Amino acid sequence: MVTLAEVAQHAGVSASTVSYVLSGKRSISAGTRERVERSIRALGYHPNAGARALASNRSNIIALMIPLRTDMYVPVMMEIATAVATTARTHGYDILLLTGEEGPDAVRRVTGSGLADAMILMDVELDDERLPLLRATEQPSVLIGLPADTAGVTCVDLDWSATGALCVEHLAELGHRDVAVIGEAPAVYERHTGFAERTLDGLRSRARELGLKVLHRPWEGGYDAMAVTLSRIFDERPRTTGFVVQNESAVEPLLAVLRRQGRAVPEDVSVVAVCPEQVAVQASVRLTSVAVPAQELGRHAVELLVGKLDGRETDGAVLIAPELTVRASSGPAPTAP
Amino acid sequence: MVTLAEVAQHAGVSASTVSYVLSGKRSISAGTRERVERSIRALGYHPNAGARALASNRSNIIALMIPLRTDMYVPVMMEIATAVATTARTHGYDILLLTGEEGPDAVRRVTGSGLADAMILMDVELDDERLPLLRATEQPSVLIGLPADTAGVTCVDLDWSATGALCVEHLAELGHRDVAVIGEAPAVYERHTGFAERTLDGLRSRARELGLKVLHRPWEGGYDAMAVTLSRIFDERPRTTGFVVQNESAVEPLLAVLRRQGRAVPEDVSVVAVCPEQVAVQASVRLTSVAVPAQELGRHAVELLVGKLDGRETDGAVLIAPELTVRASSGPAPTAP
DNA sequence: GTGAAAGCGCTAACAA
DNA sequence: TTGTTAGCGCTTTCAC
Repeated sequence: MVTLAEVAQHAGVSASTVSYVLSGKRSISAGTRERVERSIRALGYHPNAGARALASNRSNIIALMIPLRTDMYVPVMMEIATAVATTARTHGYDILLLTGEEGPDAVRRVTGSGLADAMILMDVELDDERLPLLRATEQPSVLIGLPADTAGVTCVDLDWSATGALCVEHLAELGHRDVAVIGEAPAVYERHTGFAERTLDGLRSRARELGLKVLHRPWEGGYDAMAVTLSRIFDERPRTTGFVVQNESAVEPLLAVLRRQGRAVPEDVSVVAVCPEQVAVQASVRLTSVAVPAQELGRHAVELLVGKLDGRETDGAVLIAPELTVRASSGPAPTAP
Repeated sequence: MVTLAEVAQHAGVSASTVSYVLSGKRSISAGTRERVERSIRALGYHPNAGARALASNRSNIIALMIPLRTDMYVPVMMEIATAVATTARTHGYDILLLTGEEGPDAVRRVTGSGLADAMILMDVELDDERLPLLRATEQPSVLIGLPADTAGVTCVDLDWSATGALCVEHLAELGHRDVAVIGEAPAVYERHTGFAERTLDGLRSRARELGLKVLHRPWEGGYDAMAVTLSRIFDERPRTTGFVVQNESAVEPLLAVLRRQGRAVPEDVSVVAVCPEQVAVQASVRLTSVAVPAQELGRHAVELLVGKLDGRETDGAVLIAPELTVRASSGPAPTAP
């Protein structure tokens, strides 16, 4: 293993000079820098991470806590994770992967051991048990997701409330008056992850302003359940012509059942989805949708974190504005026969 | 920050004693151990990762390289990654997440800096450019996936060839004689990731033994493309009654088009899928399938790696035997009318 | 069974 | 612009 001392010797300079060439923390004459860099390449030198961490009190590692639960939104989580990893690399950081499993203990372990300089937490719950720890530690952190109380923490999230509003606005502009929302499984609402409620709230209040009627139904899974759900919706509100779906796995069942019932999309009913871009594009009808900006969330989280690590203060919540892409699943409301 | 020295002072012992209590590398009297452990808890001590890495030349970190490409098999990758992370934790290791992006450079960086003690590589190509580096370094590594040349490397993978064979055997037992394979996109075959070809090879040679006829068609995506593909298949082999699908995203299009054509599953045609369990269960028809044993692959990889780190020699390839689960999509071949 | 002390490879004062 | 040097917190020999 090549050490800094060996590089110094090879280049005929002192160890600190090599260190400063590497860090750029003081000016080095062109000649010296040149020689040192040559030696570094010649010997194939890589600074030892442990020694560096010990001496500088910085590991250049960011911990990323992702939920263990792999049953929901997996591709989105993955996209966020890779965006986090690549963005982190551009700032010289590596990513330590923590699964939710360890829970608050992982936070303690990482902050206590100096394994990572900072952390990013995904899958934040409204009343997340990791928050007190984060508030208590020096360690900078950024949440992807919005807890109920954002005091003393930095968050990034899609503006779910605006997302709900945007969906209903789109339907309103097309002349739809009766809207049904196919939501997540009841468990999601109970778990208080927040995003589902927020979407619904934003949607409902905008609908009220626009004079639309809204019916919300969670959905548990299964084609049969979807058939039942739809029947109930049309029984209760026969003039329903607009659907908002916030549940990736509900997309195909919904389209299939509508088709089976002889309701054409978008001629008879319009569907707006809140789902990953890929799902919207690959569905049997290309869906008008609001996508979760996974890349942007990941990138943003890292940049806020790097800002904090560099001493910039950035508490508070950053909400990303939703964007609705019109595709083939929404159109003008049918004129009453 | 609490240091080992502070713990030693608090407990009235020397630093080395505390260290040995922690590592268990020499016997400690019950009383001393007790006092030290009490002090550790009282002060909330966590060993400093950097110092430990520097002194012991071990970071207790395993690097995991996952593909950046998030367009395929994402949930499976994620499941492997979390299995790797949780298994690693049980052995005292953390996971450093590397995206494929950096390619071979990442390997150099990690091995050179001592950031990680070992690495796990996913998405291995037949002629992977990272292999020469792995063979050249001391650093233990395990591949998830099988390259063309497995000399000097350790691999874990599903036995894809046996998987293909298993699918066709199942159909043969049910009396099907003409089988069509809906495969991955052509790009997948061109990229030489191996698994697709291997599945096909296994399937074909078993089919030959059993006297079945096989038609293979890659599939690019889209419902229309599927309709075209199926028409061609039935034109060429009107008596096709068995389908093997190796492409998660082809599952619903296939089922939808079959339905539209009035072919009932499993009465008229049987479908066997090679796909994640979740897809098989949630499809509009519960699919008879062979699942990628993601958990097992991840767990296995870590255990092989830990074995190597502990000095056990374990080169070569470990192939996991496929398991076929019979569900609602396969049944006896229809008797000719 | 326990302690003293010498590094591990690097960073960052301090000095020139 | 460069060198000297004192640690960073831990592990591990060597000594008792």
